[in-house]
Amino acid sequence: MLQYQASPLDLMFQALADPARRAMLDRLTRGPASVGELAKPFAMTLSAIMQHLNVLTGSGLVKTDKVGRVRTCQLNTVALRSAEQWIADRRLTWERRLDRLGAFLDANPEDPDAS
Amino acid sequence: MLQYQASPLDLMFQALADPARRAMLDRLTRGPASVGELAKPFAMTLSAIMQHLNVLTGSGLVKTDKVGRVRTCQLNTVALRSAEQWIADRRLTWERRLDRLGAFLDANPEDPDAS
DNA sequence: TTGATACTGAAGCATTTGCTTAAGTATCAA
DNA sequence: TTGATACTTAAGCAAATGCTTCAGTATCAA
Repeated sequence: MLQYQASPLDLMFQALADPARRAMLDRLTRGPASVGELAKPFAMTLSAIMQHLNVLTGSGLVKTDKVGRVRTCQLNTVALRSAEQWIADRRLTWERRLDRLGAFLDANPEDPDAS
Repeated sequence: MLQYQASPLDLMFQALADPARRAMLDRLTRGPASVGELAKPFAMTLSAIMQHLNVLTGSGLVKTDKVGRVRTCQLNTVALRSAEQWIADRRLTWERRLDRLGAFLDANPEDPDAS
């Protein structure tokens, strides 16, 4: 992906590719959290968590809102759904193809190959 | 993700994070393809395609089978489904939480905050 | 106003990633 | 057996990634 303007889908899947970031998302399914709370389970500096958080917000998977000195983070279902949808679309297209192929083979048992 | 044995989910989302690899998956939803066929739409060397393909097979998203000198590639729905499921689980947990919160706020209109 | 809290930003650095080129190796067809 | 085809591998390199440390900047509480 050399010197290329990353698409929303790139950013989302890239965000999902890291176990620490997935763990952060996991935590956020149980409700909103501050940056500090989000950082607590990790053996990483707050700075590192901040960078992960920036990847998550940059991808749209997480929305944050700062009031006073604490920034509260929340999951964004809209973005989550679009990543999910991309996979589902491909999987379904392929599964339907396999179904059609199966049906065809059932109907034409003599045929060696149908593709 | 410094020096850490990548989990299947890491490998899958990492595989999905690259636009070239997603395009290859896209192609494969329309049916199996050889390495050469898979490479054709890209302005990349076959070598580069090979490396992308290795990421895809390494993640389980694609299965290949070589007969003679041509390797045929196919989508693997099982792996695709598990990536999809991870996202869906998180999204649903969070959406259900929001629903419960909404219901609670509807039932207790005076309460300033329920978390 | 002083100190603690909660985050933020910039450098720096090792590792990983996404390519390339330049070699192969194995079929297959004539 | 000879050449073309279809992939495969290794080495190298620039850019991106995932951290760290260190030095901030805002609140907030007393």
